[in-house]
Amino acid sequence: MARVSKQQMERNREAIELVSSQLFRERGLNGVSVNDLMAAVGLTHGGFYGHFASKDELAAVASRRAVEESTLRWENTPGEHSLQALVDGYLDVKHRDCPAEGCVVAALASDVAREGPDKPVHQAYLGGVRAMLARLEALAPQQDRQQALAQMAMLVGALTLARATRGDALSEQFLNAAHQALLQPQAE
Amino acid sequence: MARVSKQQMERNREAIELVSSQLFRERGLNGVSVNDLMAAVGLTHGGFYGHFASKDELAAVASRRAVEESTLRWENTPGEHSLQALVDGYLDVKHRDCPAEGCVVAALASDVAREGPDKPVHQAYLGGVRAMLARLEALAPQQDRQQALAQMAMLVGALTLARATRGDALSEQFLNAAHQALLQPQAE
DNA sequence: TGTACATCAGTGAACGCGCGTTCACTGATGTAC
DNA sequence: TGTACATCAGTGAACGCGCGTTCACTGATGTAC
Repeated sequence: MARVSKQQMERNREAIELVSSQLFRERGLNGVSVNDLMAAVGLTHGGFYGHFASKDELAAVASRRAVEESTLRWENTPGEHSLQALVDGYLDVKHRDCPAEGCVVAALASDVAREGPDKPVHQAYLGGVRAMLARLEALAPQQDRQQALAQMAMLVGALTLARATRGDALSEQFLNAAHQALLQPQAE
Repeated sequence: MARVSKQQMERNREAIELVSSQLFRERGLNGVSVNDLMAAVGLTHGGFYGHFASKDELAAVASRRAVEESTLRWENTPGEHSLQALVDGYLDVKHRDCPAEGCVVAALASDVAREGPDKPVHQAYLGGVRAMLARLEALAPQQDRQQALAQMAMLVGALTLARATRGDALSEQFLNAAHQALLQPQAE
């Protein structure tokens, strides 16, 4: 195999972005090599640099893509625009077990915190945080930003802790307790 | 330099554990090499395996140590056993900026989630989660476990998000919003 | 429409580098007399 | 207490390996006539 058509090249680039956006969420930015990514798409590593300037650039592109996908999915399900639906989906065992298709904000938080502030992934990540926050804010009574920030912290924290304690009873307990606290804040 | 006294050897081992417990929290389990650790202590990498069977084993020992330190610090400040004091310290800018001396549960959550379930660091991490949860539970009215789980999720989530968004105004906003939500849950 | 040729997407060997781990060696420590 | 010697903590070269990135090459694509 050597040169491919422009259409095929575009399809290859799409595939690299798609698989990266999933593998980065699943294994972290440093848990996937360029070789892994290209192999997952059925190509060899050398061709990578015909598509992207560096792995860092791809990390930013793939993160932006994950945010866009999430936004599209949200906008395409207007019937489920309620705090209940959002929290149900976010704190579900399925979401805990499938980070590859899940929230990029939760998946990459530590990686982004440890990367240098100059790395291109930072801007993409911030965009994801703002998008998630905007959804919560729109759903809050009087669009209470303070409440949205706190709700987001609890969502991300519960998911992160549930993933880190998977296999122990605590894992589901974090999901359930946060679920209850978010949906019945005034319960006695 | 070659053989050292038994006392010195014990001091060296202590130093490796101490510096590891800090560097692992700061840079993650895969962000620090055996060479980094030994150099930080003033030794060369080869001697490492006279103290520990593997880097994985050290990760577990260092995590356990971080939990123990935190427990000792907590028990030595009985005057500050209030939810207010705990939350004040946890959601402080200082804690956000110094993960090396901070909460190991927040620092290593992603690393532990991505490591295989057989890795020895898992048990140590679970111990940290249980210790932090126990503190919150003891402080909650009627020792409400559900509330402690939800509070812990919000603490860890806010700190994680604040670290990932450092440099942006959102960072302090996460800390402040979670702080307020945890200490004034019934506020209008 | 058919042919000749320039372009360039993808290949795979190679680069320098750092990783976790091993091991022959050194020389101060600790011990037996 | 002093001497002779065995022990063994730490050294540093070396192991195989995988990383991100580069580059000469290939041969199908795309184009000019």
